[in-house]
Amino acid sequence: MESREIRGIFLTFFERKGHKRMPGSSLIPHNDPTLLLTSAGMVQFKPYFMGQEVPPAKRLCSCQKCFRTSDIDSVGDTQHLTFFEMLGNFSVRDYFKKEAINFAFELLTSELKIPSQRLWVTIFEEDEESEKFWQELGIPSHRIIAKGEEDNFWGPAGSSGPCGPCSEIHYDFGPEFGCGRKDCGPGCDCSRFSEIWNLVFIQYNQKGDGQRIPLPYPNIDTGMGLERMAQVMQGKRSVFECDLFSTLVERICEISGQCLGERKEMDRAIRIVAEHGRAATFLIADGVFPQNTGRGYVLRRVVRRASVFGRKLGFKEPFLVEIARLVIRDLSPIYPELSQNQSLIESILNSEEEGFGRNLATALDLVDRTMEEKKRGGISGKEAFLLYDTYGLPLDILQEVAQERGFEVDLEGFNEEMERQKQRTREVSAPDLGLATDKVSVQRSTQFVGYGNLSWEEATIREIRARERGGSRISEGEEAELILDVTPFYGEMGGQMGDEGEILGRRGKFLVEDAKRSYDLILHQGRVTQGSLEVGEKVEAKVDEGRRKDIARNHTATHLLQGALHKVLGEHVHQAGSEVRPDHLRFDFTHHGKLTKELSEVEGLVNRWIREGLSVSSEEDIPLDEARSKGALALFGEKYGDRVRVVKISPVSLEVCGGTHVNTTSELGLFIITQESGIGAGVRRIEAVTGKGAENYVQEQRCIVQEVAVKLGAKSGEDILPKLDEVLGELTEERRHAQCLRQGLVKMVGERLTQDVKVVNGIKLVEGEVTELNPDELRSVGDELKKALGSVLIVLRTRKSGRQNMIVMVTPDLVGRGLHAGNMAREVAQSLGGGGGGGTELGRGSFPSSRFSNSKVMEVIKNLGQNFGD
RNA sequence: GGGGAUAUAGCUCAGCGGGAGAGCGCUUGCCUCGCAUGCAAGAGGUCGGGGGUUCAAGUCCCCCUAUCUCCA
Repeated sequence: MESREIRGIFLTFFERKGHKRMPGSSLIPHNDPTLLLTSAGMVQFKPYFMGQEVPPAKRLCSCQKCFRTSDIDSVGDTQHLTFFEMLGNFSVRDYFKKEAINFAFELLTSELKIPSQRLWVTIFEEDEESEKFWQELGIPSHRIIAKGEEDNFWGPAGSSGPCGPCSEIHYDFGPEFGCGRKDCGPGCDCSRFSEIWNLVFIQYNQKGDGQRIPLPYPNIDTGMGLERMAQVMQGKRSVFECDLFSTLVERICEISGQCLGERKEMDRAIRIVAEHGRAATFLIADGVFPQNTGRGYVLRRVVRRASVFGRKLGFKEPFLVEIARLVIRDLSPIYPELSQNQSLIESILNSEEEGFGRNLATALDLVDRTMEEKKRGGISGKEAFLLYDTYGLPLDILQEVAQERGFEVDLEGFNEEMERQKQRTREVSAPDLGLATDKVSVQRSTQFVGYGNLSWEEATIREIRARERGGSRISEGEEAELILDVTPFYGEMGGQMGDEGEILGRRGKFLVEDAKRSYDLILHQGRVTQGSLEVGEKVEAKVDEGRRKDIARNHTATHLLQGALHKVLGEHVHQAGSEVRPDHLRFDFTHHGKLTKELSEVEGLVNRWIREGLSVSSEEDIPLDEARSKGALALFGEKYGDRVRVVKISPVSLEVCGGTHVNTTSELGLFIITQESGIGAGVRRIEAVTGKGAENYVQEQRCIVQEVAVKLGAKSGEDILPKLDEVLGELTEERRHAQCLRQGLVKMVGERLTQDVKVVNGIKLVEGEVTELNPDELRSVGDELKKALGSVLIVLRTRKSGRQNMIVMVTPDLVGRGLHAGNMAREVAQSLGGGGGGGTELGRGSFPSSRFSNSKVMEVIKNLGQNFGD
């Protein structure tokens, strides 16, 4: 039975049992900051289980793509996968244990025709109910195994969420596949048993601090691994032999010339390449980019691991596209995002593999040098860890290379270093979760009325948080945070800056310099500029209108920008942060490679939409689910409530957004991109201006152009470039000319100085100040003199910003007689209040011009000459 | 979020307190019927940016930026 049929049978079976078939969701969990990747079928249903959202039906089923980071290092055996498909049936406050167990049993035995003797089950030790239901279906007690919390208590996915006891169904391939040990059973390492289905009975909600609270109504969450089921149904010994993997494995064998089942090491490599290649393909298709943090890092690790084992198979060039193409071909009918992103997948895989190759080359170079130094022996744990940690050299490869040269790697030391690194991270990142929920203020929230109003006359001061002292009253000059019951002030959120403005009381005026958000409160930060204000007082809150409108223009512009980027660059563009200020905006997004021509295309598109005067509308209090199903863009990592606000610029943009916007796009006037840059692998930043900001920008640019034109003596803007070329050409020529002249000057000075040789203690000495040369040129003159005089001591000086710079040069024969240029430079300079030093043949020093004394210089030279001379 | 590393010629990198270098590439000339190649000469550098220490910083220290890498 093919995997395709298993999917079909599963989903139609549960549809017949009254379940609504739901589409699988992206590997990137939406609106769930506790999760890195979708790791189970229930992830998208979490809000239903927690009672935060109303499900479309009480009974649901789905086929969900999943990724489990924790299994990366186990991949390579016959069972483990990072990426897999999970078939699941779910009950939201509907049926519970009995039905869940009965459905599973019926599907397995009646639909898939698995003999019930092949089935073993495990249950949570305190869960007697489940045991009873299984017994009623005829499973004998010896095939019902009770296990503890570690094995049979599921969840939560992430640090908090729904969880509960579970019951696993295992398939028994038969004792001939087993290890034969007495205690062999479900969960044993050997390949006799395979866990094919896990039924989770969700009874609790676990909080961030580990506390479990019983849910008012229990739920059912089950997951059947498609790959394992295919293995069972196709009678294969490993998941890699089922139809989902066989084409991949065959292709790998074909291009590597290896064969599955010949050598254990090669088998492992083949499986890893197949698995990771497939996983990476799916990750990229869902918009994950290689990066050194988060999901991007998971992708990178998977690609690199595949690369490492690909090398074992003899691959030198990037090869993962070969796998990706097959995955895309075979699975696009079910996962259309694969073919939609084919070119992106291929280019990312290739560039990532190439990058890794380069990386490996430099690291291996370093290994060579390390071993070269030692000649023989071992590589210490510290060294191995450095190579791994800093240069990204996988341990496998290091061991391999070391072994070839008879070196050993200290694994124990390596692990110690690794443990230390983990410890460091733990210490830093531990006190993080859980705090937020504890601190939630008991106070009521501030009502925000700023979407439609820029001032509010009937607000009441509810609380005053002064910096210096608590109190119910503040007066002129004091800084404080004001909390009102109602406010038109927008508190900083979603990248949009807080509003400024003023709050007017009967006896005083408060200048709002910023507005921030703390949970559901809006804090007005600022100071009293006149009189005093007190808690309970009725006040008028007035937002700075001009500033708010500037911000609104820029915020609407970010939505248009995102729409344009989608259109021009493709659907892989995801927002990765933004900042909306009155004077400009910043928008970060995922994209590979620099934007060049596309930039003006994007700018042009946004401006076209501005000219078209598209209307901007918003709808509040929409269920998040509904918004998402309409295709509204939402930002990952951002916490949204159950009900959200959606901003629509028909027909180009639909986004979940709480910000303030203009009414029609024509209000933006003009949109200009001022900068495009990269802020990390795969993430780019665009900065832009609109409205007044754009006007200012254009004016500034024009001023610059005009000024440049005037300074260049060009008549108009168009004349600038030819004129500039002309000037630059002249400049190069003049520079060359000047250099020639200086060289001539050096020669002349050299000749002059050869006429001025003193003899001290039998040594030829050229000494003096050369005002027309700079310090660098002194050296050139020195070289000339050495050439001309053969054996000579040179001490030359020149002035530079209040100091005398000096060089001392000694020809090799005099060095042989004990003269040392550096020491002499130091002696001379020190005697004149400066310092110096250098080598035997060349020394430098400097001292304040004012301290110069010719007799002192000569004295030092003579003294040294006496000591070292003949 | 935290740790480590790197930034020098178009490319790959060496140098690590006292005169900016190598290999490849490029230009020109020569050897050769011609090509692969060989020989010779030459062009090409804000030594990532900013501070500090020093008589003197590509080199040491601090900050910033970018890239790489590991942990979470």
